[in-house]
Amino acid sequence: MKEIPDTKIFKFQRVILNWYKENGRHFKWRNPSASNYQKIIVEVLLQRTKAETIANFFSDFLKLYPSWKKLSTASEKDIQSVLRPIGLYNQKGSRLYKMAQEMRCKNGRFPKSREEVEKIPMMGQYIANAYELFILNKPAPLLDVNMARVLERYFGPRKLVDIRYDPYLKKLSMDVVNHKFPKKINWAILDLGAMVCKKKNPNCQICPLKENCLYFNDNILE
DNA sequence: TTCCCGTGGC
DNA sequence: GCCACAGGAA
Repeated sequence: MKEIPDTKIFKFQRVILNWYKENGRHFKWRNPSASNYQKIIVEVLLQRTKAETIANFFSDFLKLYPSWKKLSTASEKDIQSVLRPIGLYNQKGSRLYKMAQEMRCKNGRFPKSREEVEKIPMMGQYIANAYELFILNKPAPLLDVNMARVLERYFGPRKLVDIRYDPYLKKLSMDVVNHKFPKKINWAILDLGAMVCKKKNPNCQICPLKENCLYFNDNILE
């Protein structure tokens, strides 16, 4: 596997942060005043669901369930029916229910390490990374289909089918977000992936990264 | 690998 | 109408 030079990573970080400053999206759960509870449960809501869909729904959800304590007193069925408008509601409902029950046992406190978090039911690799990034303030990649697509188009494709187990993507995404402002880098990549570097009809013409992007440069030669 | 699922962009 | 979407478990 060919090693990606640091200079290419640095340039990617510089350009995408600059783009993010002017074009980034604003969501409530990105606000510094959002509670740890909000930062974690929103990741469940967001699974396989467009961020804009959750943006329209988030306030309603918080009114009903503003805290782990409140959520842990709700029944699984109630949570599921509240989640109906966003899709995948049976699954997300039971996930949140199980997480809330677990958090009730822990008196609402998260464990200190990433390994412990990953043992909590319904918290997989992605949420463990989000936990490191948002709660522990450590660099960690929000490696989803969005980020995978952006990184693969720019730096080159992965080997494995499954994003989550691909060692190349795991290392690359970690290297890219390992920066003074890891949260901004993560959000910048997700936003670019949703707004410009879309799966279908990517708008390469307005993309700030096209100059050094493998996908763009391969396509204009044809 | 497959399933979960309603919504919104096209 | 079709397809894609801040994943995780079985």
